[in-house]
Amino acid sequence: MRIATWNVNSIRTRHARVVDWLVREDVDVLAMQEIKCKPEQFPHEAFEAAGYEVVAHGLNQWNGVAIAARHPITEVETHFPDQPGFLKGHEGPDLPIEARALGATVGGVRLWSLYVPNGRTLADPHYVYKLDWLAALTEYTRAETTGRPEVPFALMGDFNIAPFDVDNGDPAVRVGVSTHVSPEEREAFFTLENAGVADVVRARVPEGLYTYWDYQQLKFPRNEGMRIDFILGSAAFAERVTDASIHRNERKGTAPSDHVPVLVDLADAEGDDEDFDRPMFL
DNA sequence: ATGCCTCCCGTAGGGAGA
Repeated sequence: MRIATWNVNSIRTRHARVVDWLVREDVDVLAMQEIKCKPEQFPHEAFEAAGYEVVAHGLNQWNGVAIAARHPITEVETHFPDQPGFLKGHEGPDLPIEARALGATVGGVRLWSLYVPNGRTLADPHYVYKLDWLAALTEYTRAETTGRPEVPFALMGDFNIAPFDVDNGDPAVRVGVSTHVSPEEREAFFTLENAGVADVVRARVPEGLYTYWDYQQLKFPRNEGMRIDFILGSAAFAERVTDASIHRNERKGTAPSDHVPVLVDLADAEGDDEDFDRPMFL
């Protein structure tokens, strides 16, 4: 099973390009972020014509997450437990929960499409929201990975954090000045990993290969990008990963997203190997 | 540098992205 994540930056603008990539790369499951539309606005037809079922969660023109799959999508959740809300200019415990998380089970794997809050600036309430959001995700991850460790579990998406210096190639993004690289954000990321998930891509792709390049200032031609999109898998997930790739070419050409897809290959579950479903003597 | 680029809503110009 081939599973990917991609911040598409508007699925209505990008659906042809996304579906082309899914078909070309023979992808079974795609977690999308920043679809920037409501479910009824999602271009379902383009995905269905290519054989994909889609579950989308979007409340307005901001954020929005979705999962497309060539297998049935079940046990859908539109937020994780205690996921914090946010409303600009407001504080308190009862703010609206944004469309930044979508959980689903596909092919026996528990997946989340996640769009971690940006943070905006180090002094912005959005930055506090980002850290709170990651803390709640950490507790949920701990509960899942310890509660049912046998179920392959993966957090996939745009984490808006460059965990290591090598993940930031943009000289305008600097520790002490910018979000995405602060010690607090990096600590939150590592604490999340310590709750029971590991980056299953890093050891399989070259360091310095980014997943995002700003549209401005020729950031892509200059290769001044950041690696901020990740697939974090539980032990049961990680042990089935056989390959991983970052599809840099999807930043090229006409009307690209500012992010590119990240893909992993998952071996079939033991006793569920597709090869063994075939007749042995033909 | 309140800049640059792109997308949203709505039809001008502001919010958001990172």
